Amino acid sequence: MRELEKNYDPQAMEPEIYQKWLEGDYFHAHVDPEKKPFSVMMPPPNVTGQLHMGHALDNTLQDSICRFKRMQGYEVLWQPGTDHAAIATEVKVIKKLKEEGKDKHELGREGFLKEAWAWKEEYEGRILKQMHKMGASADWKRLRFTMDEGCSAAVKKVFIDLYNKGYIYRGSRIINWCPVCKTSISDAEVIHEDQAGNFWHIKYPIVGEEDRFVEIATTRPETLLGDTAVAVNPEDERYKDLVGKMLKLPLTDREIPVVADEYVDMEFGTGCVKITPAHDPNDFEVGKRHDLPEINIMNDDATICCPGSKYDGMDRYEARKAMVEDLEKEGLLVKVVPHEHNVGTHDRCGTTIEPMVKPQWFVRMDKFAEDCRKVLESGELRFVPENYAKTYLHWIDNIKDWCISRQLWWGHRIPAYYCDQCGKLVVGEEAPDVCPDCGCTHFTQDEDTLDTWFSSALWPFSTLGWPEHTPEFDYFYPTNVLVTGYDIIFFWVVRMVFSGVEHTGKCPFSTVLMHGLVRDSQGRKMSKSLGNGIDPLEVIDKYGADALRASLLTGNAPGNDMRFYWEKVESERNFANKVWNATRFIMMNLDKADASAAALLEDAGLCGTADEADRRRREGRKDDSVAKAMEKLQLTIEDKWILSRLNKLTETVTRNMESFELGIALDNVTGFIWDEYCDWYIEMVKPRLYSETDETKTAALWTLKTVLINALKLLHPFMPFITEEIFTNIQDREASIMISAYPEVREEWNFTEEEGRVESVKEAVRAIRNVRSEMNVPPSKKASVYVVSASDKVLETFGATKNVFATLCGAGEVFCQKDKAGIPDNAVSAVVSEASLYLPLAELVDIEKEKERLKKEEARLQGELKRSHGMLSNEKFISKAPAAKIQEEKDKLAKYEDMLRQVQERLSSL
RNA sequence: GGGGUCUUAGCUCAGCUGGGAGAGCAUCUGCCUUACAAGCAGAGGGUCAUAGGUUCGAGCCCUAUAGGCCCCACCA
Repeated sequence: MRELEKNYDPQAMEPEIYQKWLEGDYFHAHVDPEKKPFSVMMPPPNVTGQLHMGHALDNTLQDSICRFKRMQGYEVLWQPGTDHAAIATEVKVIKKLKEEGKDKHELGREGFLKEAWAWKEEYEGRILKQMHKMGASADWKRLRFTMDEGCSAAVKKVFIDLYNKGYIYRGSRIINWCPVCKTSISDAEVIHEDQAGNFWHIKYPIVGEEDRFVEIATTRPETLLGDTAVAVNPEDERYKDLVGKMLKLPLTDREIPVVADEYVDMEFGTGCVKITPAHDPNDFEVGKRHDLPEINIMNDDATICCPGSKYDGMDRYEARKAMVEDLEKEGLLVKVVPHEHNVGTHDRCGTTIEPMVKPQWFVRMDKFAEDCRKVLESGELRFVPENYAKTYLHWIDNIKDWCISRQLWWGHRIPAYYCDQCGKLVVGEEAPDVCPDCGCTHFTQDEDTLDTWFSSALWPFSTLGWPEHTPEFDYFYPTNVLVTGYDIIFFWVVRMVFSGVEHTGKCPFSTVLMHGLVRDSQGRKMSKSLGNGIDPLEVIDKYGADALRASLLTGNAPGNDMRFYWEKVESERNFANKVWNATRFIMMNLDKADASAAALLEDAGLCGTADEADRRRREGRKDDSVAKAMEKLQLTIEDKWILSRLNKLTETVTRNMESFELGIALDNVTGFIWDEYCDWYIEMVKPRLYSETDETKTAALWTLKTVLINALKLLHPFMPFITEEIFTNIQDREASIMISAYPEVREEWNFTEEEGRVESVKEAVRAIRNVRSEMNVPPSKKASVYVVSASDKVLETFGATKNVFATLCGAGEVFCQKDKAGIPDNAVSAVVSEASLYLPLAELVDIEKEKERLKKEEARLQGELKRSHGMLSNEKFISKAPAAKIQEEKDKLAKYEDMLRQVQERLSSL
């Protein structure tokens, strides 16, 4: 046994411990048919940067769950990996190249990809290091990357399958275009935000009718160049005669028709809408209905493309300004009205999206949306907390086809090939040798890559070797829990669900545990622009990974956002120190134990590895080592009390862990260790440990160690480092706490009777402490305490715990008796259930003050009695409330009546 | 416009199927007691947003109102 430093020093211990775990290969999951599998897929972090607090929370939740399950005897796979994050990475690499004076297009596809891979290697390395620092027990030997060989093969197969089944199609449709990233993006990647803008009212002259105009209102005047009609509502009396007539499109020499379409809201604006099919999703639909031409007026960088026009080549906003000026000159601008409207921006770069018509690849979503609904309704999938199921349903109710092609280089290239001669499209593993249509032998692969989420959607099975038939897939799939933030339900969760159902026939996980955002102390989102982000590594450097982890878990319910406070981390560090010092105390005393006790103490608290315990359970063998040890010990009331409390704790914590209430579970453990174990039990046990002759000393040491080790195990999933350090220090029989067996409720530790007795001692201790504090009795003053009770059982309890009681409340001698013999009249008193306590403090007592105190107590008890009487005299309560509830109330009434009698007796005698 | 969610102690938040309001931090008062001052003991502090309703009984269930937050959405 090593002697521990006075203060817990996480910085010194953590890296060493992590290294030990790696060397022990404890994180590696095996296919073991003898054991029950438990699998969790880590949401792969993007290789674009470093981890933030959100990752830290996500990671901690998963790690805690995995460690818990591993200790319960499951074969746990926590599958790690990283995501190529197509757009995000490509943008960053381009930026880096620019800084180095290089250009994406000059490098060419191959050269650029080489740079991107180098970037990936560097950042992936950083991310992994961070996760190691957090204590993540993921199976690093199975580390995957969304663009590695296996995942890429899965992507290719899925694309081809979906194409062959008709779920993937290529089409020219209106899509969201980012002029900065120069790629299409999916609807889910567009953020809608209200922006201040203008409504420009513009007159379109009617052809052939002098001085007659149609007035339209638009928020994007520059799109006028692409107008191919003006629409009015067919019911609109104002414009009925105009339908079918032609208008002269201002600033151009084109003429466009007036069409009638239901889409137009007569109440809004002027009731006339300019239709720009190529640059507005609604107009696109209207255009389809009326067979209008689509005129593309924009280049990929959002400059105007209108050859022959003076606006050609201008930026979209520059053109807007110029055109408004020109319209004004021509007298066609009616007015400009400030108008707040909704603008779509790209979630990655914030650029205003331009809707454009381009040939893209899409996934048909209607059938998959139904699949998503079915697994939820059948119970195959559930959300924790449940209300996120509504968010999920809401999304699938409003689903549209998914645009999956991206005009990027960093990503999975689409396995589609076009014949160089006739343009024939062939989808397949490789380019065909000969064109089936024209016999040409030259094919060119589609330039586009796939949306990053296309590959992440396959993550739960592509990482297990699918489409190959692997033992890992058979054993670990479908997975158990998916832990992720509510912000990516649409992006990721939904897509994994339908991909799993479609390709494997199973929902890829049975439970989705949602967590919220980690915000700053003022409740703001942590962001780079605000500069309010806190680096998890900084926190770890200051307070240790355990403290960070605990601070992220404690007091947080599933699905809720939380705020980050340094104070919270500090108090968790303090807790770690508390555990550390409790251990120090116990180890010091264990060292002093005599040789005869050594063997018993050696085994205290230990019951083998998780695997052994699991095997024992399956074979129906009971672990009787503890019962055998207990036979040799003289356990006292307080020993039995704490063992019984540990049993209750084990039950509660396990239940909370299983329902994913990690915050509550951690609170349970912390409360037990700090309050019940340290502040009560250790203090209770001190007189026995300090005594040379006490024959129950070994029992005390055994209980101290047993309870500590079990509590450490309950704490381990949350605070893995310190628990490991302590566990291996206090005993040298088991290699690591992380593979030890999780505590179980033990029949032989149920001591309900003793629990009750100790609770009454605690009540009395608190009462005495309270009185002493109120009466300003200095701690140095060791007054005697008289315990007066009519109950033999109570007297027996206090008799048996005299030393304990005296130590805890700073008493000199303790007398237990049935009457008030020998108690001075002016003694201070306190009434507890079934007993009165007296402190003779002659010279110190102020009778008036004492009376005042008792009056206060009297009033309190009278209040309780009034409430109790009220309930019990209520006929409806008596007739309708459950019998147990009524009895409970009756017992309380009797107890308070007795206490009130005692207080009043005391008052009258003063 | 649709949907969700929240409002509990000075602050941050727990409170599971309805049965005498909790924790941590902060504050105040004693203690450097031989594991720990990163600690110990004690105390103060809440009409559980408002108004109704259901119930023997509501922080919890229902309805409405006010305020906050979030998500979704094509009113030009």
